[in-house]
Amino acid sequence: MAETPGVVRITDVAALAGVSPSTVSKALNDTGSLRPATRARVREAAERLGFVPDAQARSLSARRSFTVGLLSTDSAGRFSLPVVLGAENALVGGQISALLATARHDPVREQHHVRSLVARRVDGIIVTGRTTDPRRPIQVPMPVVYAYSPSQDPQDASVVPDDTAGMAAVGRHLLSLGRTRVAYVGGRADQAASTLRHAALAATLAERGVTLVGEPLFGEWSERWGRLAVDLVLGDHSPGEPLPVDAIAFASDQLARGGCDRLRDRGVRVPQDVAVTGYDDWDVMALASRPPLTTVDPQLDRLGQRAAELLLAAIDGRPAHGTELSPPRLVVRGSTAGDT
Amino acid sequence: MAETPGVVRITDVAALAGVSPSTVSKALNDTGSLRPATRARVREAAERLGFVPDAQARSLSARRSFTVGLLSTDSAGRFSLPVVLGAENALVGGQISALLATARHDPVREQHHVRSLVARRVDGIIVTGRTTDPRRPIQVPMPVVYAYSPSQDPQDASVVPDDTAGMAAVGRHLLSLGRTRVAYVGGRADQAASTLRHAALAATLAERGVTLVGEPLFGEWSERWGRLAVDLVLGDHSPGEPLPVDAIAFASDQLARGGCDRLRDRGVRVPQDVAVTGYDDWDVMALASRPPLTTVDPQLDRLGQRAAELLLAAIDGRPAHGTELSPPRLVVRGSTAGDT
DNA sequence: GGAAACAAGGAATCCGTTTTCCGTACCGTA
DNA sequence: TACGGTACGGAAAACGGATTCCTTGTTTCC
Repeated sequence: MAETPGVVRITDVAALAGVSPSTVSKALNDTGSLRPATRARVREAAERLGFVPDAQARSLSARRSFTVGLLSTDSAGRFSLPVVLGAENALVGGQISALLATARHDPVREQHHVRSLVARRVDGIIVTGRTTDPRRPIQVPMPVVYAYSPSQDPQDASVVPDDTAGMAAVGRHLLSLGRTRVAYVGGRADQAASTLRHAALAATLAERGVTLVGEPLFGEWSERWGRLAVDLVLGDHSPGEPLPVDAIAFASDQLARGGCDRLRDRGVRVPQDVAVTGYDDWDVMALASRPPLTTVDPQLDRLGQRAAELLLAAIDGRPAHGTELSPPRLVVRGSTAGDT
Repeated sequence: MAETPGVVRITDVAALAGVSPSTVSKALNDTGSLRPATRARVREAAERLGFVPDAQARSLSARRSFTVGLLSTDSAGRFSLPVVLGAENALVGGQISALLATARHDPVREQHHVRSLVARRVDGIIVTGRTTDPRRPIQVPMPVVYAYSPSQDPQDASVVPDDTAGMAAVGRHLLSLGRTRVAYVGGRADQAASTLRHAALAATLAERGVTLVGEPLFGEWSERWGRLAVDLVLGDHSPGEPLPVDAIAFASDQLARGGCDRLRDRGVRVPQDVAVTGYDDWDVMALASRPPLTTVDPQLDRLGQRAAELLLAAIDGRPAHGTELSPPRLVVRGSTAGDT
């Protein structure tokens, strides 16, 4: 109904309610001592005018900007985007606005953004990146929380996805299906996401005395490599012969989708002959794959939310230290379950 | 080298340079009349201390916040994200910061965000959405530019992708390859992206006296529907028989990828037997498809950039009116070209 | 009837940059 | 040497609206 006119100031509300500006402030902030009737009258006047206190003026008094920076090293890509959104979502609840700053892997741009955020006197900064590999910390005079990409300084507050738990869940799931001849296909060999997931899978299987089939295969994060890796795993296997594996765990949904495609090309049934798992729960891959992928949802929005919580606590004088693990969630679908 | 210390104020720079704060201001802003030597001395002092003028104080004087809001109706998804990033990128050049506000299709959240942006006295707002269908305008006392989703009010400034030009390019491309029996597969029938692209393709072919094969097929924006649509186009065709079409234009890369998969399943060669085109140039679809897709890149980052330019001009007192079309770009790949 | 609690207003406060004046020093000319 | 003009730099006032003391009425309870 009432639309936001030009600009409504506290004096306008005061005039309408027939009180002074200071009374309006007390009424709207639940401070001071006022008659309930007055409070209500002011509230109604503010509502009617669509009054929203000027953030600049407020931060003048509060000595805070009620703003945090979201610094994305990445161009807010597939991984940092959910984190950023989760964080923004959590901040809105705390009446805090989010300044977006994307650096696109350029240190100069990043430095520029950092300066800009400092100039804006943000109350804190959330730093996100493209990979789970540790990154160089930033130097600023306000609290910082690192999300997804942890800081190299273990004293800094970081939140990272618990890949170990995620891949362990995959391992247990495969064992529960009776699969014991499992191969692992990773992405780039120099990235934590590849190596950590491999280690977690190997360790989980080892608890039941099961060892991975062959060496872990590392390559790149593409469907293409997923297809190639399947060829490497199957070797010169031809239809009818016994298969060297009964499950393949891929380190990403993209790899797994490529893998499924190749398995189907070669006449291997998924999941009857070989169970397949992915990682990331990236819908356009996991759901479009034939069959749909059993995978791990790293719940990056929750991770971003958690980072925001830690940042708000730090701004509030209760800083956290060290790296926190954000829990993933196993999602079972047709590539292991049999039913669609 | 020099790291940002606690907080550097203009007085600190003044003290180090041995001048007054006002002189520092003049030196750094190239105003007033100062000896070049003084200017240089101040500049060096500011550099050494890593001085960045407090944005709040600056906006106090300038009566501007040097901030714009990026309001995304969508949760900054696949389409609005590139727009947002393009806009943010362009704003950085203009020394302007971007406040991120995502509404996730919730009118209440959107209203909340709009109020918050008004309270922050942003200099302007860029509104983006999930589809190219017109949306209800927002009521705020500052300039607004609509990007991707235009405003329902034709007087508002909007920038939308030129789907007509994009699909026309596809049509000309197919004709240039000698394909004349073309079918069209769209997404949801109630969305402009489906209908507009169909109309553009039909019109372009009609210029050369070519009509589309069969009725346009509408369904949903999924690979699954792409596969189904191919079955509908081919009917009960079996290998060896003449094909009813020599090209299929899909309204998205996702549809086209599903289509390619089904064509291959059914033994139809792409592009020799049937040429396939997509739309969006979404790398994970267009490049992962076998063969890679000829498609249209709507250049959404440029669209966002353009929206930012229009907004900056409007803030500067030169408002634009009406809907501007942002040009797409045809990307030719293996699904029509023959070579990979 | 007096003291304490309560209500509401007036005016100072918050902040650091920008900008408007104004004073000084220096130069060239008379 | 005196004077006017100009170049340079400084002092102090804006800039802006919400918040918060502190003060002054006003009620209420004993």
